[in-house]
Amino acid sequence: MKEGYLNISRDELDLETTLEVGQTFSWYRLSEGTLYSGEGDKYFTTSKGNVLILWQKDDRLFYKATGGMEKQIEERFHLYDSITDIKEDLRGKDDILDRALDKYTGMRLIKDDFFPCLISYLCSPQMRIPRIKKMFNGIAERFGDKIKVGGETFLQFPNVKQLSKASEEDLRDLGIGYRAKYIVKTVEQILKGIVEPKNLVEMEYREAHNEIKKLFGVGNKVADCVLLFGVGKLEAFPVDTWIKKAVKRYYPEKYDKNYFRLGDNFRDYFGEKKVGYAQEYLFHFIRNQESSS
DNA sequence: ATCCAGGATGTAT
DNA sequence: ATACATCATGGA
Repeated sequence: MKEGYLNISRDELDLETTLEVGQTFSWYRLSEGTLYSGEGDKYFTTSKGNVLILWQKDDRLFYKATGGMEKQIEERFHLYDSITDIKEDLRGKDDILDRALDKYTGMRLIKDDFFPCLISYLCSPQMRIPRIKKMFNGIAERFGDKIKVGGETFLQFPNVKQLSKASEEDLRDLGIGYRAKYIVKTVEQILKGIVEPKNLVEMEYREAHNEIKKLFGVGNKVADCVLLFGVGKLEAFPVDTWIKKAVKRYYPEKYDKNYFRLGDNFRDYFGEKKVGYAQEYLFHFIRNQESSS
């Protein structure tokens, strides 16, 4: 495994917050007391059979990687944008977002591999985040590969072809419930080339949104989550139950029953390239506030 | 026991 | 375009 580090301050990246807000299901915390204990929390993800391990110490982001995955660090955390600059632009618009921005530092948008991101959010309707993780991990264990590096074993989420071997019943046995049909049909559609994930990157946000919704089980909210966290469309503004609650309470004048009118209100308000970041800070803020009050 | 969860689909208006 | 019931599963 190749080892090294990047110079980056905590204000620019806080791994723990970024990876544990609930935006990604593709990153795992390495269990303490194993091979890597004693140097703070480490996280890993896998992609195409390769492993990327990250941890922070002072103003350094350390990595261990196979297959050149260290080259993906910038893209996977949008490091070519300054989060402190983005937050500075967002500051001063209203009290609620200011409080959210102040409360969490270094929280960034994640950019995961498209396919695992898509499947994780196909599991998400009417589910709580811990259960989405269980479902996602169940699929990875049952249909994915195990990567062995240095005596440690890492889970690789299955690719499209591997997951196409999963029947609806297989998935229901993993506790996926009625969402099993979403996964089976969506995997079929991708296998047939009905939606080309690669093409989404080049499309404008709204076009990509309509395109990805061709997939069975992908509605407005899931579309926005996958576009934001798995494609990198910063214009996406996923409206879930938490955001809806926050909007009704703190931004009643911006509320709209129509999904896109509501989203457009916030794209206009926060800015097209910053609305995704604002969503993530608001989401974390309202969810944390609700559970601790 | 009853309710509800990072919603989407199918159907009717 | 909008309103409604229905959809599995498990934790509170």
